[in-house]
Amino acid sequence: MFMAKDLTSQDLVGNHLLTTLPPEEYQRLLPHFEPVTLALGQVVYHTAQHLEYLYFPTTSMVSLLNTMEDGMTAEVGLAGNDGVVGIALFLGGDTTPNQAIVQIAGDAIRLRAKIVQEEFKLGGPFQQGLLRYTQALITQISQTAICNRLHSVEQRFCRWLLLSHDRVKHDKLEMTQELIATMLGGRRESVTVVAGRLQDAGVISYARGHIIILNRPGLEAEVCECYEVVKTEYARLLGFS
Amino acid sequence: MFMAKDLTSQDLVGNHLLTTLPPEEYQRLLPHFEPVTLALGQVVYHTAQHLEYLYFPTTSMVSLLNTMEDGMTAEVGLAGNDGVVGIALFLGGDTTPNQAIVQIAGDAIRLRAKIVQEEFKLGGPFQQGLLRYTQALITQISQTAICNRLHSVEQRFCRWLLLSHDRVKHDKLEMTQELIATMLGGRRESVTVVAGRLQDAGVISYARGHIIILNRPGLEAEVCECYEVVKTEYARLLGFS
DNA sequence: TTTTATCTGTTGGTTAGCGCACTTAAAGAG
DNA sequence: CTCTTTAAGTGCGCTAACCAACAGATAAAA
Repeated sequence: MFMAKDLTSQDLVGNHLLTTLPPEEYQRLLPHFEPVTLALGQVVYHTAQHLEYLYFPTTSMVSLLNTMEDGMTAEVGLAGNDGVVGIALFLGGDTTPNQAIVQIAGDAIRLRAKIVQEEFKLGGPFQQGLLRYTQALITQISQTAICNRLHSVEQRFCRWLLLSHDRVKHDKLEMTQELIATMLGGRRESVTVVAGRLQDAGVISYARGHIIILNRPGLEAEVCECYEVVKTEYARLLGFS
Repeated sequence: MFMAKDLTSQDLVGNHLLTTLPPEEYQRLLPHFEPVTLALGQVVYHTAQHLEYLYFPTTSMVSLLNTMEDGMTAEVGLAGNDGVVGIALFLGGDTTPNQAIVQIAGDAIRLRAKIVQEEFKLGGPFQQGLLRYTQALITQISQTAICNRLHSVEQRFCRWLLLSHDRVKHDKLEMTQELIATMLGGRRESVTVVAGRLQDAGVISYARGHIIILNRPGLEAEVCECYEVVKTEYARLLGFS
């Protein structure tokens, strides 16, 4: 399920929470880093599944998804190289009612639950980093809550595109409209409509699951303030943009 | 602004996070408990305000509210005697982009930031309790996000009533429709309509800011699954319902 | 009691997004 | 090079919720 990889220096510089660790903590954890490749659509953890690893995405991006009884879904948060997946591990809950699925295929580094919990208990920079990230994530989820209530599909789609674009280096996103709809908690047809509008405006282009961002300022002009609020708070809490 | 009170034994049994502390930690913190009374509508902390205290509501209830540039608001979470207000204090962020306002007047116990941080650093049951609560709150906010996206005003109103009812002992809520609308992130007129329907059905009665819950099972029949999901997770994480 | 402020009810017009059914078109498999 | 699968486009009726503008009605203040 998880493809093992050799550990190269490139892997290690990918995740901000790891790279901002002081040398001492970094060296202590280094032997426990397990580089893995995450495939598109892969479920990092299921609803109520006991967590075995904490994941630090480097080039991958992972969505936190809530699912209702009737199968309706919506994304509540999203983690890339700015964060981690599996915070329930150190918060003490061990499982969560949501699930995490890979949105953009790529690499990640993972740490065994036991290692995470031991290092966390020391109360040092590792703990501080994870807790500050937790607060950043809470901000993101909160803003998603209010955005879901107050803003249009188009605005939310733009926000989602910008969030994704921030977490990859290039302008191409592999993502079908169907999948975007499950993220936004809406219908595929609604996504078709707004994606068409953005394409007509020359902001993006897309075809059969391949989206290209042509004009990022155009997206920023359309998006609601929610994007900026979260971005600012991430920068404040985690010290990078 | 905050009315000081004498510390009675009754105050101390109010908040679950405090009462479930082992005797040792409880005794250590006891001298630092500051009972306060929170008035309806009082702002416990403003957007981006440096937090000085962590609040443990006993008979009061506090809403976490996000506000947009245009003044639109929506509640993302809610804390009563099952939780605390001001988690940014121990997560390390010190401030948050949202604000906390008193929804139901009542009492709380507060602890100075410094005391909280010192005890938190010890890594004992106090830290564990707060972190588990943090995860519970994340679940609540996440569920609010998806609920805002997928469910009707009526369902969200029922959920809000049940959440509030769970946190007070009686069946009366002091709450105007205007205020409820700001919580739900909708219009006052929409609240009027659904409140009218529930009153006609004999589930609640209300008049000028005084709501009485007449038939709780009736509410539970109308509410979406979000209510139960969060309640179950609170019970699992915090050990009470 | 009269006045004023607050809370609630109602109407009619408007729109975003849903649900469903169907078509078109490109990619991949054999 | 066909067949099948998957992705995307379209049209239409429908409903929840929006917006705006009032009209009671009750409570509090003068």
